Amino acid sequence: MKRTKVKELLTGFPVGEEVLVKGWVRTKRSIKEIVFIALNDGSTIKNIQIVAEGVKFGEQLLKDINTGAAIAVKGKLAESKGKEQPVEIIAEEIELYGKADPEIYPLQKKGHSLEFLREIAHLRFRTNTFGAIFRIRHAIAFAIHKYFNDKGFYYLHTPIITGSDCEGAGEMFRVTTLDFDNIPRNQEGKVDFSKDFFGKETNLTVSGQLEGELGALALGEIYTFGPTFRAENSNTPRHLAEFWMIEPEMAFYDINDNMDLAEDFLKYLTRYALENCRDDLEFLNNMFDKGLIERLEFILKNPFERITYTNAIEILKASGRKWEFPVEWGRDLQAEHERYLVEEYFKRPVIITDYPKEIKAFYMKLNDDGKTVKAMDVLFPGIGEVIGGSQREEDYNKLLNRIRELNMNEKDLWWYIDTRRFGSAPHSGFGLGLERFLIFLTGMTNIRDVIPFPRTPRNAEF
RNA sequence: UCCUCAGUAGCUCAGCUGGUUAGAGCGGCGGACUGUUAAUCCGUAGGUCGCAGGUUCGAUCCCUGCCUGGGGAGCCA
Repeated sequence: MKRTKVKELLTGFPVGEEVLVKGWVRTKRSIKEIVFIALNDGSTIKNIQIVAEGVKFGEQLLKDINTGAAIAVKGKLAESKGKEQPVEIIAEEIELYGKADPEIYPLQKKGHSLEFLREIAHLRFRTNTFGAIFRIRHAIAFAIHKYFNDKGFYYLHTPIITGSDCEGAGEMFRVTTLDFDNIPRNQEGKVDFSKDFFGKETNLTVSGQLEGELGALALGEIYTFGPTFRAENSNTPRHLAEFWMIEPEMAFYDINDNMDLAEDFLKYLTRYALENCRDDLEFLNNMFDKGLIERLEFILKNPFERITYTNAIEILKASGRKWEFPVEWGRDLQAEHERYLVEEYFKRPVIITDYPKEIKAFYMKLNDDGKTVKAMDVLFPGIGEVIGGSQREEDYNKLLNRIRELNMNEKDLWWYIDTRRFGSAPHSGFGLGLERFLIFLTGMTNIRDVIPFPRTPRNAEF
């Protein structure tokens, strides 16, 4: 007999039919000779209620069906006599796949702290909260591909192992097969990477952007979507050593086209979640963050505020606030400044553009003023920078000048610079941190709770 | 990496201004209950008070170091 998923049973499945369900027990309650089991199979946050009359089953079997146990139930779908659910299954056969000894199984019927669940990350999938979060994460990953595919963008697989560490996005993780007990050295006594697997120093990527640009300058519009790695010793609720990033790169887009795409993209994903993850969002809204759904809907209805960096500095100076970090043209905006702009002054997402070139990356296009670059940061309430992007410098000489000004190793970047020698064209792109965005979408406050297996300093347990 | 708070039962926490037998709720276990909904009611077991030193007649409590976790900052996405 074919298994039916709980989600299907709860959405208009014909009552009276014989069905087979398989899943994990969430709770069991018994009244004299009747046992009620709430069964979840991951297909939805909702459980199906199993009604088992004691006389039909062995006492030991019913005793072994505890929170966490995996079972299969064959029975008839019936209208429920209880008030909390429309239908239930009157059990005729129950098969126990795997017991979960209640004396030691760590998950209880009652709620647990997110901190505790992080310590048992191998089991937290079985909770309502993490079921909801990872269903939403899946839906968003799918929506990202759908959005770009529908717009004619190509999914470009940029390398995980990279030979350049010039991007400057952060400390990198080294990739090597050298024997640590017998490291080859050259005449100067330095490590001889020519003996390493790739014949040169290699690292895990911090961004697929530079490679993405190569694709965009031929395929037109591409996006990357994959893991990226930062070896920064960042211990905050917003940083991971391994996180997933989406980086679209578009030929013939200027900074305004870039902003339009970023805003449309974020709204599309938000709308997709509201339309496709309603049950899960409502659960998170009720349990963690009563304003969650309202906030998501607010994002959809209102345009993002767009201001220049120079304008932002003026607003911050005029605020009359005392800042821990000084507000001064040329200095980067600090968390307190961004929060003021987003959460107090505009009370909506803000895109800040045209930053001083000194505080932005080498590849950003220089403005005519010679002082600022066509950069854009999208700031969201609660999480700060969710997107960073720019129009790229397509002028060969200007790009080379900037690389030399910054004393970067132009040899390592020869292939990137080369694209500005042949058929260079205006182009733009941005990077979205998936987990940062999921913090916003789910109302979670710690990034470790929106990725199945968080990688942070001194923690790679699961 | 810096600042700050915390670590007591399986979980969430209270308590001890240094003193003999360490508390609650939930969860677990046993029982009651003919439709429960985080069921309810009665009973019951369960603790090297994060780890290592130090001070002291005596430390879970005070001091030092370390570990782990939370929050904030920096770096960033």
